[in-house]
Formats: sequence, C-alpha cells, structure tokens
Amino acid sequence: MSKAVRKVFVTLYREGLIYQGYRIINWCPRCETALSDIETEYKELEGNLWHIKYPLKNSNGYIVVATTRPETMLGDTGIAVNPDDERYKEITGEKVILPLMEREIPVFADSYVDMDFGTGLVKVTPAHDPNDFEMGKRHNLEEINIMDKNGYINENAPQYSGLSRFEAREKIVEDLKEKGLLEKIEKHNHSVGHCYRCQTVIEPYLSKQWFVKIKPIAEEAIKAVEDKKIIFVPKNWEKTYFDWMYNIRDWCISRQLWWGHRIPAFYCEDCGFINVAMEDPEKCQKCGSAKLRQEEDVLDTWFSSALWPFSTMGWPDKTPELDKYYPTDTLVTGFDIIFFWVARMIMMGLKFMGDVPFKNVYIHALVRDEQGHKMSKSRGNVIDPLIMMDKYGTDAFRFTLAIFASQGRDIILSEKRIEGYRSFANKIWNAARFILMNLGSGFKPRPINTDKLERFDRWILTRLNKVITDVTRGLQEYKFNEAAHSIYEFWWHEFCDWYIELTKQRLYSKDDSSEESGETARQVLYHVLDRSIRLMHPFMPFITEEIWNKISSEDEHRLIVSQWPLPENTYNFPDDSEEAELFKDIIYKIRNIRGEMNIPPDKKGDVIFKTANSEIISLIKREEINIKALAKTDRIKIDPAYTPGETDASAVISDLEIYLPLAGLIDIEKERSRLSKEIEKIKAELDRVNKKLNNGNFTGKAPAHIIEKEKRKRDEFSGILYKLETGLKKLI
RNA sequence: GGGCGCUUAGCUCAGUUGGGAGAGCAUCUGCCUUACAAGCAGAGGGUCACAGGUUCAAGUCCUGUAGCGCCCA
Repeated sequence: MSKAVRKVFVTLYREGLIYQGYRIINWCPRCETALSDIETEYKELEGNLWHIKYPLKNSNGYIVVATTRPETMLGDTGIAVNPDDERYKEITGEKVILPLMEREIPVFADSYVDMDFGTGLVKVTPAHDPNDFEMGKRHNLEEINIMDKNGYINENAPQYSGLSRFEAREKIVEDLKEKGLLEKIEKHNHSVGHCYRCQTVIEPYLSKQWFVKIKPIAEEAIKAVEDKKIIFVPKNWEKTYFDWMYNIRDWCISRQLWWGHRIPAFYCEDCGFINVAMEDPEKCQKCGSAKLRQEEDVLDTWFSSALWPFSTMGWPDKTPELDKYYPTDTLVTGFDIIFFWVARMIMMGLKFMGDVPFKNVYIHALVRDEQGHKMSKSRGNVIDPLIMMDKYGTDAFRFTLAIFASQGRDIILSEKRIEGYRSFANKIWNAARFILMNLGSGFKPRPINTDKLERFDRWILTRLNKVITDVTRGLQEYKFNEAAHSIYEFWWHEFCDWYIELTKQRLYSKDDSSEESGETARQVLYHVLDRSIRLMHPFMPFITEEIWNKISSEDEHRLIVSQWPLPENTYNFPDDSEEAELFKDIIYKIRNIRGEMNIPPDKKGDVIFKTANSEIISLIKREEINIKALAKTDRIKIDPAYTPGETDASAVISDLEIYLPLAGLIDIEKERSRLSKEIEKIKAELDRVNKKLNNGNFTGKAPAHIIEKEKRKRDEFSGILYKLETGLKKLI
C-alpha cells in the first residue's frame, strides 16, 4: 500500500499534476487540519447582515458595507464594487479608512460583485475568503492573516488578539456601535461550512498545501462513463457524477493530522529544492546538500483509498491477483460516496491501470430514519442493524432491506415491515417442516416423470419456472425488490396456500390406488422446495442453508455454492394454468359466501353447480375431492337444470352458477345485500366497458386486440349481471 | 441560487412498454381445520398532491403550482 501511494504521488508530481500552493483552503480549527472541498458540509444557518460604515478618506462622507462576518474586517485590504454600478462610480478609485484598524484601503471595481446583494459594496479580505482571495490576486491586494490555526485573532490585530473568532465578532460589533459606525443589523440566512468529522465551523484559511491538478485526470473519467465503459445503476446517478466531474476543482490532499501517509517530499535546507522520489533521498538532487527535511503533512486518506481497486491486488507489482481482479464487475455503494471514492477510484484506475476499475456501479438506497433524515451518529438517529437482527432475525432484516430496495428511492425503515417478513421466515420454516415430514424416511429424489403429473403439479411447476425467470432477472437488473416480492408471492400465496393444501388429499390417502399419486406429489414438493430455497438463499441465507442441510445428503456441498436454478422447458404447461385459475375462482366464491354468512368450518354443506359447459363439468368432476376439502363441503352436485330454492345463497362465474342451500343458516337480508353489492360492482365494470365500446373514437383508433378484450368483457359481465339479478329477484 | 427525487389505502411502500388501482402492517368478522395463531378463511378501505395539456385511453407522457427530502454552490 505504501509503495503504491508513493508511486502515485511521485508519478503525479513529476507530471506536474501534484503541486504545492499558497491558497485559501477549508480549515478546521479544532482538528487543526486542512480539508478538501467535499469534506466540508454546508448548512443553512440563521445569521445577520451587519451594515458597517467605512469613512471616506478625502471627504466627510462614508460608504456602507454589508457583511455576514464582521470579524474578518480586521483583515480587509480593499472594497469592491461592480463596474456597472452607477451608485458608486464616483468613489471608485478613492480610499476609505478601515474602521478599528484605521488602515487606508482602496475602493476598486470588479465584476465579481453582485450589485443586488447588501449595499452593492463588498469588503475584501483576501486571507479569509476564497472569492476575496481571487479578487486580491487580480488587484494586487495585501493578504493579511488575522487568525492563528485555532481560530483565535493573532498579532495582526493587536487590540483583539487572543479572542476567538466568535468573541471577536461580538467585541467588534460593540466597538462599531460605540463609534456610531454600525448602521443597522438585518436578519440573514446563509450557508456555513462545517467540518464533516467534528462539525466545527470551517474557517477559510490561507496556507501552503498540496493539491492535485485534477481536470486532466477527470476528463478521462468522464469519457469512460459517457462511453458506457462504466454503467451507473440506477442511471440517474450519472448526472450527479457528471455534474461534479465537469465542475471539479483541484483537490487539496495535504492534511495536518497524525495519521495518514506522510507526504514523500523532502525540502533542502540549503537551496530550498523539493526532492520527490521513490526512495528517501540522502542528499539534495540539486545542490547535493544532506540537510533534508521531510514534509510534515500527511495525505488525505481518500488519496490512498482511491487506489484501492489495484493497490489491494499488489500494484505496483504485477501480480496474478491484479491480473484476475482488475477490472472487477460491480461496485456496490451509497450515493454519498460517489465523489469521495467512486469518482476517484475511476480517475486513478484509468490513470495508473489504463482501464476502468469496475464495469457497474450499483448505488443502493440509503436507509433513513422515520423522518426521512440521513442517519448519523451526531444526530443520534441511527437504527442499529444488530438490534434489528437480534429482534427479528438476520434473514427477516435482510429480506426487508431487499424488498424495500426499489431503484432511485431511499428506504425509510419501518419496523412493522421487518416484523411482517419475520413471519415469512416462519412460514418458510413451517412449510419446509411439512414437506420433510411427509417425504418420509425412505424418500429419494428422482427425476420427475412428466407423464405421471397431475393438474396442480403441472400448474405449480409452470409457476415455478416463471418465478425462477423473474427472480433471476430481478437480481441481474439490480431490481432486488422485484426479485424478493416475486419469490414471496410464489412461496406463500401459491405454493403454501394452494399447492400444499392440494397435496394433502394425495399424501394422507391410505388407499393403495393413490400411492403413485402421493409419490408424484412428494417428488414435486421436494423439487419446488429445492428450487425455492436456492432462489431465496440470497435474501435469507441462514434459514435456507439450514433447510438445505436437512434435504441434501451429508457429503453434498453447501447451498451457497450450489447451482442457481434455471427454468426447465419440460415443466411448462400453460393450459393447466387456466384451469387452475378457474378452480381457484370456484373455491373463492364458495368461501366468500361461507365467510360472509359466518358459517363455521365444521358446518359443512352441499354445493350445486349449475352449468352446461362440458369443460367446467369435467373439471369439477375430476377435482371433487379438492373442492370438498378446500371449500369445506360435504356433497357436491352438478345439475344443468337446477332450480334454486329460496334459501340458497348463490354466486356466478362466467358460464357457471354456484348454489349453497343454507336452510337454517342463511340470513336472507345479508344475502340480499351481498348480491346487491356484487351487482353494483359488475354494473360499474359493465358501464365502463360499454362506454368505451360505444365511443366511435375508441373502436376506430384503439388496437384490435384491446377492442376484442373489451368485447369479451362485455359479454362476460352482462351474462353474470343477468344471472345475479335473477338470483336476487328469487330471494324473497 | 443550480440539480436530483418524492407526493398512490390509516401507516410503510410496489406499480416494467400508456389499455380493468396492488402488497405488508393496522382495522372488522369467523376459526386452536392433524406444517404454521408469527397461522387459516372472509371483508372493508384510494378524487393515485393540485391545475392544465397530449391521447380513443393517463397513477404512467408533457407543462405549471404547492409541500417534503437530498445533493451542490
């Protein structure tokens, strides 16, 4: 690492890309060090605009200057005015007397000045403001440093010497008031830089520091992203990256801290030459003197961090690791690190490796507190992941973060959601337990014989294929929330709610003839469990690994290194899905009636299906056992000519009427309102469809398949509506 | 001041190319049904921030307004 840092420093220095400069930098008076621009955090603070009178030298008049930092006037060496400002044309070129210091300073014109701010006159303090520094350079103003490195007034303003910058402000305002030189004080909000480490107010400070001339390096890094050699996910972060890179300013890399790599520059005490080399020099390269003194300052830690993608692989040596792992595929990080690290890794990687350090940058969501604030130690609003994991389990916590991670949006963590996904972990465990119990001790996984599959086997396998595809795509596209949601929905609401329930008849049957059916169910249960825990493993590593241990043989590898599932074409049976959906619809309708009527599960009853549709009839016949089990009914009957009784509750699906004779159980009033509600719903749907179809613009311009769909809906809805209304009329 | 994003059910959030508004939690009802009460079954709940525009059709595209959050100066 040290070697890498040194190599980079020496190379950049020799190319003229590292230089030493006497400049205004961000100084933290508490840490006693320089900071880079991005280590300075700006915050909006309530302050004042003090209007101060500066007497003219050659007349009795005075001018008024507005400032947010009166204490810096001790170091004023000029007053600036916009050249276009008519108000001050006459006094431009005159001198004023700086109050308190009684120093003569010039009034000069500079287009930097904003005529509309304050009085249009700006006091210029070149040693304590970056803009003033630039103006000072342009107009040859003196640079008077009035503070020491801790932010106390120094000997350049003797009467205030020893006061802190804040005490000095108070004292100065008082003194001005006393002398009648304070015209007024206005409330004024302005943004003030703070040290990102200790939150102390930053002092713009004139000092000698080391800088990287970053523009030439940045150009390559901009190009790499423009040329898609690096892709940001989500894409909109590119904009943030470009914005910063286009306006990048030289990077102050020297720090006056006791940690960090010491800058490898050696000053010659005799001739002043700065020696920079890979090896510590014994004598000055220029004059041969042995009186050398190494620079005291150290490097910004981000300077070495920027080299991370290759310095950790052994660079500058040629190593096999470097060969293999540079560039790498994906960098995962938070947006707040784009400037600090990502951009710098890209720049340094391109400069020293001649290639990008990574191909994708995935910017993950930031977890915020309940008010949407960024979590920070100083704010004290940190949600400790360890506490959450302790409370709800690591898997639940991890799954929650995944399902919350929709792109381009931050996460406001909700404990209730974590709790909800703890239940999911519990569900996974219980379902796995059910499967293991039913596989039995002699179970051996075998390739599934597709000829033996039954309807719902084919259905769940088809669904499994879809989920494998969806989860895989979600992960590949960094849409972790979609992947997580997709497996959640499948496991709980398809596999557990329906498939497992539907296998129970087959598994529990003591009948010899259904042994084969049970065996098929066991194979399918095992297959789905196996594939599902592989899919769930990235989201819930612990519970899935635990289940894996139970279903795989002992010498087998761990789940984490097992094969990722692929969709299998032999398990796609789209026709069965439609029938499965119809079956579910039938069960829903019966359950709805029973639920609305508050019929307890132990009160089983009869169901009559009225239909002439032969496909539906054959479905009902074949699934009789399952309908009985899932809809809690004793007997079912198919009767195309059924005449419903007065105490029948009814439901309608396209082409099928369902009747539940509920003598003694039915509340006619309740049933009437239930049917009326259904009718209202269907009516609303039908109205919407009719409106569309009666609109010539729609039928003339919409695509044919959309019109077809609407027509089918119309036919279906009006059929259902008619039957529902008939049913309601009969209910007297 | 410049930029990015958000506003959808009581709360926290999904909603891919415009084509019948979804989830979890919470609420109400009935169930300890032999995997699971951290559960099962059923139900209620939304003027998709507001105002315009484009379109046969807008939560989705465009413009503006308001509020909130973040980044940069």
